[in-house]
Amino acid sequence: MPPRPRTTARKRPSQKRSQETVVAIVDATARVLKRDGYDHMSTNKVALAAGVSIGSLYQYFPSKEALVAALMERHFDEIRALFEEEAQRLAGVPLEVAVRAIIKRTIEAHQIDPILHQALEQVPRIGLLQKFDDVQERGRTLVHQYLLVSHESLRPKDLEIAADLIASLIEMVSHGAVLRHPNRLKDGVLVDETVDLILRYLKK
Amino acid sequence: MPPRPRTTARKRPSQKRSQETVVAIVDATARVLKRDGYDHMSTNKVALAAGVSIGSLYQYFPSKEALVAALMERHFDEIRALFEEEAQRLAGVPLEVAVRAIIKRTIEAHQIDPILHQALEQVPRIGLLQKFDDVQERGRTLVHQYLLVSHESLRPKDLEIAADLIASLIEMVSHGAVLRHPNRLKDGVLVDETVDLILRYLKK
Amino acid sequence: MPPRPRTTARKRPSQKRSQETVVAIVDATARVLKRDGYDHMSTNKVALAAGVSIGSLYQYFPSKEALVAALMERHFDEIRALFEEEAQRLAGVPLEVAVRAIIKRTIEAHQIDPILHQALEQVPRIGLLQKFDDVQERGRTLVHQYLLVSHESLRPKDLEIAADLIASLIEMVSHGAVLRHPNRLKDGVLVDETVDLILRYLKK
Amino acid sequence: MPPRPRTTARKRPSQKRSQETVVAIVDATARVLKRDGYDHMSTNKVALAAGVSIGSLYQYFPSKEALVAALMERHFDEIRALFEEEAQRLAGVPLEVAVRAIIKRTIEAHQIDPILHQALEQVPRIGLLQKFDDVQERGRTLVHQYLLVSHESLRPKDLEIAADLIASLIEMVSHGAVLRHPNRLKDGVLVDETVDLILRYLKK
DNA sequence: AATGAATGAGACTTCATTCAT
DNA sequence: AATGAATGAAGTCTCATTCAT
Repeated sequence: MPPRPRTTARKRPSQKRSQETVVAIVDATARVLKRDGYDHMSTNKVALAAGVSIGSLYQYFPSKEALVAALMERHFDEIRALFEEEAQRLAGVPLEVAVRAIIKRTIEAHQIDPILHQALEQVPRIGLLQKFDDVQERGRTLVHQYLLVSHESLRPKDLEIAADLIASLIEMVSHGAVLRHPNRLKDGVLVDETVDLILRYLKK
Repeated sequence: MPPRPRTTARKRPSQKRSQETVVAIVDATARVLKRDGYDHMSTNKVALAAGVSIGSLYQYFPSKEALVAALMERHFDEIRALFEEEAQRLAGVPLEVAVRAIIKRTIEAHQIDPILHQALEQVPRIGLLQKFDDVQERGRTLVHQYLLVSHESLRPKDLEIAADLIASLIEMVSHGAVLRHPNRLKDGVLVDETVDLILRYLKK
Repeated sequence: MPPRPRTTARKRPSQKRSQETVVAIVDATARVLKRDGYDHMSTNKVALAAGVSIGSLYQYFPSKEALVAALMERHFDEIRALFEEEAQRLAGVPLEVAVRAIIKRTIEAHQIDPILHQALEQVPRIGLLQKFDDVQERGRTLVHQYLLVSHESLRPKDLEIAADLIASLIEMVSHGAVLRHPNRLKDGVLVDETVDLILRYLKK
Repeated sequence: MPPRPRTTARKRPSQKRSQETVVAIVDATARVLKRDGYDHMSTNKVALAAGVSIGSLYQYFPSKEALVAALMERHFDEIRALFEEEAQRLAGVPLEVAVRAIIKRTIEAHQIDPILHQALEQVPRIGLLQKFDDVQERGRTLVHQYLLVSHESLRPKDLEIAADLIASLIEMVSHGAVLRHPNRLKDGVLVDETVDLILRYLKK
């Protein structure tokens, strides 16, 4: 079996032109990944889609995996930004408001690029894509921290489990809503129901 | 691009020896898929692992996809069996009992072969593997039907949304428990919490 | 730096057809190597020259190096055979006869395929081609052993150095004669001179 | 196939800085060639090792071959210098002294940079590297000329063959000694033996 | 003069699939 | 039915070389 190829970036592009090239390549990676799926995506197709020679692609990305890793990085950075920003504002906010905010943010995160999100889910979980699970792990942690602050007013005793439950639920609802039932987001019913579900569970 | 290869089985093996060969091949598919992931799995490796020549493999399975399709079929048949059997027994049973039963079954389903389950999740969603989503869809339907029967005693009005919420939640909890926190299944805390969560949501 | 590729054969061909394929590939390797030199030789050119698909080539030879290694093996086996056979006959034979015999054999060895021999000399000395040096080492050993037997009647004291000197000389004379001055082999002058040179040096 | 690239230097660097650059590049060529061998040596690696941009490298050397050609030139110029200088002194000198001097010079030549010497031996013999054979040819000529002067006192009749024999022998002994048996050069035994061998052959 | 980004031919290699035996 | 040799499209990746800045 061949050794796992390098996955980290090969070169810090310093000039402006090359930074544009890198962006073009990552953009193209997203397009091809969404269109063809991970295993029908090839470095040649990506180079072609990026309007760049295959050589240039390999100047910056040493492997197919590296391409997807960079794309994931970028995508999840956007998502993370959404949450970290929100996390600041949540301190001291009443439970219902906080829960509703988190749900909205999660849905927004899924709406950034739902098709891409789905495509990334099917990337083999090796080396690079711990990232996918990392983001969810981070979500669970944030929820856990929030719950810990208010633990006196909450019913569940094991807040780690509770946080897992809630974070997973929100993730799944958002995912399903954006991909399968976008219309359920028109009115606020789905969100209301989810808030309701969570509050009933948490409140004494 | 070559035409999409056939995906359905090539011939119904009639004799006993043939059936053993087929089983050996599907078993080998599972082993290789779990070890290497879909896109590092090759038909030659599978044939080797099955102790069968590549020619014989193609006698029974017309393509790589067909191998995985057969494996999925088999795995999900086991899971489906678990549920359909349970579904019989659930009619007229009190809500709490039913919810608890479904959760247990879902966990059992994930325990059949968690690694395989995870590997199958990452198979590209083309042609063959709608199956994966099919099973979850089927779960949602069963829950929906169950809820419809008792709709008078339930609080949520939109039972389709409620069913989605609940089915998704159970799936996710089971998945996470089996793969990430097997110890949480030792005592019944996680199950209890989940039952609690669902009942608080459903009950008037 | 990438890991050194495999160099040993990939598969023992069992059927007759495949053995022919292997021979055809090694033959083609010789032709291409002689024509283009090691670094302009490519696996594709070899496959083409062998009238075989590139896939078949890789079924039996995992790398360019492996091709050349197999070719060397075959070439040097012929040479070795020549010598080992002669070595038998040399025991107890008078010095002059022995020296003359070894020279003739060495020349014959170079005449098997002088162009190939020269091409092989320029193959990078890594992994596989220790073989080249091995053959010469073996030659030195044979000479050394022969000299040891007659050490009483010989003038030089350090017979290891003497053997080195003689073996190297014979190798170089043969090489130069075959490649640069084939006409010097017509009459026996060159051989006579070389025998003379060696005997004067060895005799008391 | 692309047309054979230029092999001669692209411009005569006139300023001091330029000349330093050229030297740095040739030095780097030597280091990389010794480390990686000709076909794993790349122009980019050389530029990197020289601390120069690839563009600058091509300003002075039009091709990979040109790099190695320049290196060969420099290496063999050193060697040639050694001999031409000695050749002056040899006129009228007694045979034994001359032979011993030539052997010593040859060994010195091999000691300049034995690893480089070996690496250069394996450079493909095309276009540029007749040089390698040229140097040896030059050695044979020098020996031949020397022998012609003293032909009356020498036993062999065909002095061209004799010169070939002797020059080849010296080359091979020196090569082997430096690369395989450096310790044999500590005391003078090997040199003495070689001188002995040659004189016995030449003297009436 | 120098830089280093860009190019693309072509090298190496795999693997799903076919087919002669 | 089985075997496994053979195929070749397609993929990954390198590197000598050019060219815009």
